Amino acid sequence: MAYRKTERVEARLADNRKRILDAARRLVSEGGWSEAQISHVASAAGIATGSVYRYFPSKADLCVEVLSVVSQREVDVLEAIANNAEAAYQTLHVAVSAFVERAMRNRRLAYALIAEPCDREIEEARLVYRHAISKQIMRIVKDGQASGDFRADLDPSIAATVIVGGFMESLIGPLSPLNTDFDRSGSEGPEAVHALAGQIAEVCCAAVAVYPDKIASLDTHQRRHA
Amino acid sequence: MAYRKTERVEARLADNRKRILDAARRLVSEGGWSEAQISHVASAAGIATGSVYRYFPSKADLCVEVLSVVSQREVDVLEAIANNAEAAYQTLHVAVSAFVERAMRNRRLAYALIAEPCDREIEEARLVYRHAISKQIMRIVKDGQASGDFRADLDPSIAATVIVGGFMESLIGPLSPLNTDFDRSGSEGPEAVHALAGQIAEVCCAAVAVYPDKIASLDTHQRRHA
DNA sequence: AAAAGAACTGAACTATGGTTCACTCGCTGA
DNA sequence: TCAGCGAGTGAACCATAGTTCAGTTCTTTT
Repeated sequence: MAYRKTERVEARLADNRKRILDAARRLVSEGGWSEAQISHVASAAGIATGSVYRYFPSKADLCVEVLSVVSQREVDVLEAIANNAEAAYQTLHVAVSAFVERAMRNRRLAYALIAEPCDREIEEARLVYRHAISKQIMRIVKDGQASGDFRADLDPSIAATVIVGGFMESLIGPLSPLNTDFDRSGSEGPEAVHALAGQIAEVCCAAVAVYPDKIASLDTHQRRHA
Repeated sequence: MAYRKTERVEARLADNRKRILDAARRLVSEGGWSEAQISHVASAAGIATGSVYRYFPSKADLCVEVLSVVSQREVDVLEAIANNAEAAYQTLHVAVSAFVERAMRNRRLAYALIAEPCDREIEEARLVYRHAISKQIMRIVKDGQASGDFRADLDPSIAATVIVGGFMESLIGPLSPLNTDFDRSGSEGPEAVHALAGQIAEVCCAAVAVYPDKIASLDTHQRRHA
């Protein structure tokens, strides 16, 4: 008598939800938030506009979930790096350069998640993940302070915030669709990206390192050639 | 025969324009960009909605001008600090802490200009001024590198970007109307703001300084008490 | 004072895009 | 097979806010 969802239907519903999320993410990573209109997302997912609302209560919820999924992966990556704590300097260097290189691999998406104008609810979610990222960086900073690799006199929370802001800002230029400087310079290759990431990481590390000389112990490949 | 604007009228028109700009700035500094609706601005300026379009071709132009006026003043302040170059470390410290303290004096406005969601045209203007700020910081960094106060092996452009991003990010938390952490902590007084500015500046300086010890030469008041 | 030109007015227009809902379709269970 | 229920549909609805413009008021000039 009672209608009971069969496994098959359950699977189809789950698949629909996933298709909506994937479509939204794809659209955002192609053209930013403005492409993530419900009607676009729906047709990209192969369903009708109204059906989206069977899976997500509002556009904001959908967008926030897109952001969350992608951002959480980055937080996880940083957490893994922070856990695998060897020398703090190297750990911080790897964390920053990994983040930069990963962002550069999907620039449009990274730009949307990091810097693109968006509405309040997305902005709030963005802040949450920025904070989570900052927390991982702070862990590395604290470890380094404990081991004596990093200056103990700096407030680790502020240091972490400055570092996060620093590499985020450094990304905005290269990521921004508005900015043509980076594209013009032809520094598109993975080689150039790697070099850029290394330089950014170096400055970030310097902000907390006890002695700049520490740098000498880094793989030369990761360093800016003088 | 031909109609000729008398001085009196000319003055009134100029005054109207100024009143519109002032009203817009006041509204933005009270409630952010969303308050800067043409109808609001018009009534705040004591004129009709349509009249605004006698002075500004579009809302975007008006908003960009509001942003420009305020941002340019900050750039000018930084330029003056950068010009008055004594020891690079102190110069950079003063530049960063001055920026932070000035922003904290009008938080809502600073938040709108620095971080609040806004439309493309405002965002573009924002990038222009961020770049101008970065340029001034870069001058200080280069001077410091030349004098040997700052590490010569860092790319000054990247270092400046990281520094600017660093203190901007550090501001977002305290400035954000979304964030209640800062308000809760009761750290509202000028004393607390000064301390915060000093800490942020210290981390930024550390990013480029040759030796952290340099800090010892700073006025103790500007430093975080251990 | 009166014609002419400019400024002012604000209600109406418009564009955008999220959200709804009356309806149809397709599963489920008997 | 068929009654009943949830899923799917997409055109219509609505809310917001920027922009326009025909009519009105104020200034200038003769």
